[in-house]
Amino acid sequence: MKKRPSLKDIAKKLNVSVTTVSFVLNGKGKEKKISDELIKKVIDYTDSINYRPNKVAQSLRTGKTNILVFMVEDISNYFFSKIARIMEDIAYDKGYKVLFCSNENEDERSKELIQLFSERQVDGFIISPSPGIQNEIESLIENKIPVVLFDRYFEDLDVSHVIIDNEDASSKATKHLIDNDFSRIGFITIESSQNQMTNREKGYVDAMKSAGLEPLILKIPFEKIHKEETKLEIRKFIIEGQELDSVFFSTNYLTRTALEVIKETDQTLLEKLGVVTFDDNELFRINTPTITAVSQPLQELGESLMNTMLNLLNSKAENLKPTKSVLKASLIVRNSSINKN
Amino acid sequence: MKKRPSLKDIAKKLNVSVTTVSFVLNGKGKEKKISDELIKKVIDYTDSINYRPNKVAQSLRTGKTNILVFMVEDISNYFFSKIARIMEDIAYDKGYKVLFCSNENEDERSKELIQLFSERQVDGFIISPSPGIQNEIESLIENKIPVVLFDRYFEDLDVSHVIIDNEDASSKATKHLIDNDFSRIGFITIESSQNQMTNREKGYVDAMKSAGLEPLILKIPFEKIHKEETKLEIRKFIIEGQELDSVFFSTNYLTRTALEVIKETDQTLLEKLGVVTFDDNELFRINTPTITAVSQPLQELGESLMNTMLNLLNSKAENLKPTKSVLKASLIVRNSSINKN
DNA sequence: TTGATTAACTAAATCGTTTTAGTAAGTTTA
DNA sequence: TAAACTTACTAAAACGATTTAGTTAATCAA
Repeated sequence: MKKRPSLKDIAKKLNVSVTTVSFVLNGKGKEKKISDELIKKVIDYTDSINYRPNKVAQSLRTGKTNILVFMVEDISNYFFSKIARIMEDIAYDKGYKVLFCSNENEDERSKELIQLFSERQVDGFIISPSPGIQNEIESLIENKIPVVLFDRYFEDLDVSHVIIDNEDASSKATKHLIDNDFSRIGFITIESSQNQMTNREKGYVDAMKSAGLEPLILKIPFEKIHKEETKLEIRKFIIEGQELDSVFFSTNYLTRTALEVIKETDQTLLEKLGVVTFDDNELFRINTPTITAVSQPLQELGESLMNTMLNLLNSKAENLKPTKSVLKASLIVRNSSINKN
Repeated sequence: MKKRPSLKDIAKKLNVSVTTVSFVLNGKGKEKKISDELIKKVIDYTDSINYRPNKVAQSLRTGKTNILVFMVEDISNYFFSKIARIMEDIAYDKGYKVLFCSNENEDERSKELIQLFSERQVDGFIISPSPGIQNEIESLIENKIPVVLFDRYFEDLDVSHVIIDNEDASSKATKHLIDNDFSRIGFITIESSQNQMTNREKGYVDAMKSAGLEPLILKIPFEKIHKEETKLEIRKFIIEGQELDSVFFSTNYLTRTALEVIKETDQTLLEKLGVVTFDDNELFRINTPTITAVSQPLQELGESLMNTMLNLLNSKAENLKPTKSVLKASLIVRNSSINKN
């Protein structure tokens, strides 16, 4: 195992100084008045041995790693992983690498991850924050580390963010059900004070009230999502309790659980019950019935996130104002929200 | 913006040498005969300012980054992203971070990524290799960088890998259809010489032949997967051409496309057609009909991958033999493979 | 009492870059 | 023809850690 050649090795081999080699390799040959023949000599040699600088050393010296962190609730979630892919491509073109990680929406884990990546001197953070990490975000900002929040944000923190208009999306989805002559429209959501969720609830409640309808809400505590009792609760809410004619789900994984419950309980119910869910999934257009979904603009979200981040990175001007983008989601109407009664 | 304190800053503050601080922080205080009071003094102070060592500097000095790379075809694919999450957790406990990236099954991109991460001195690679990167893998091994291949491997390369028994899984799936009195069983796969795919085909063909049935195969070129003409081809194959009574899909995304085609063409066909697919998906048990799938043991795969990697990392012994794990997949039987005729 | 040990520290090299501040020649300029 | 520039390079500091090889003072053995 021959160790990888360093600048020093190259300099020695060519009988020039390390400085010269470094200048040439960084394209500063002309500017630093290195003669054309020497430039050629260096480049020819480094090409021939396929020299690659050690990024760790570069990072230590320059303080830049060209690494960005994308921290979300769960990277195996379709919504997040799709956006991750989109951002990865854009970042890649600009010479940045994006690292993905999952915080499970837990503060403890978020803090550990921020700590861990700060130690590694990453250049910027794109974060779907868990509820209680305002201090950590603030501290990053204080240290002039670029941060862009995503999907949700802190209302009393002046930080760049990219989100969708959840209230509007939710309102449209609810109105769509109302327009289709549903009236006992339930809303199943997770218990959360994070604004992406509270805004979705608000959109629903307001739409119901302004149509003179009674809001019917079931809130599942986050930590019980995958518990068996959640299924029972959902069943009770939809089937036994309120005589719902339709349900609007605030998030994808609740939809999955609920559809399963409904299927297990009463195969035919699905044909009658109106269903709209937040967040689209590739399999929703294959399902029977195909499922109406609020679709977030993944491409635009990814692009907006990365552009915001790149702007922050390129503006050494400390005084750059935070950019706040609010995109619109669209409703993809499929069969599940058509009233068959 | 006060810069983060370095060992030097701490040493100066405490009027001791950098060496002493470093020893204490690395838990070598006792061993290096640092007095208990000094140890306490250092620890108290570093705790009070919440000192965190600069990992970049540590990495440069030690040559270790504690970073592993998990490179797959597409990280937004359920199969890969689930395994990523499982590995992330295990790695995390051992002090490693896992970086995820997608190579799109393209050699060019794989090479770039390997290059890029090698420059960054990552400690190890877990790779679902694209077809033509044997040389790059070999070169990593030569440089004593731990590599574990995953999902597929190179038969003439003696490298650790973790895979499932694709032939066996495929054979069982085919036999299951045969046992359910299907006989015109089609196999839709992608055109590929990679062994995860050829083995799936082999399992199917052998099972068909030994049942005295004629193999009926449709191969889609990888680059055409998302093209419209692929839908046409699938439609022709299933519906117009061979009078199939069932189909076995070698991969999840083909299933999605096909189910869509079938749905568009003839709603009722789905009720009659037998369907089995490779790779499970959470929504398959919600679909109507629920879909029978070959389920790879995600948890075990993730664990096995990470354990193999950790073994390689911990054995400085150059002579460690590559570990080759072959896990069994299971068939999850649901409604789509029950013969209703 | 003196040479060897041990305890308790530290100076300086090192990892592989980048970059500042040179220097030694050659070329202009007045 | 000496002062002032240019050209074409290079020495060495710096980034922030780890680690080897010391040093000094105290303790011990004989």
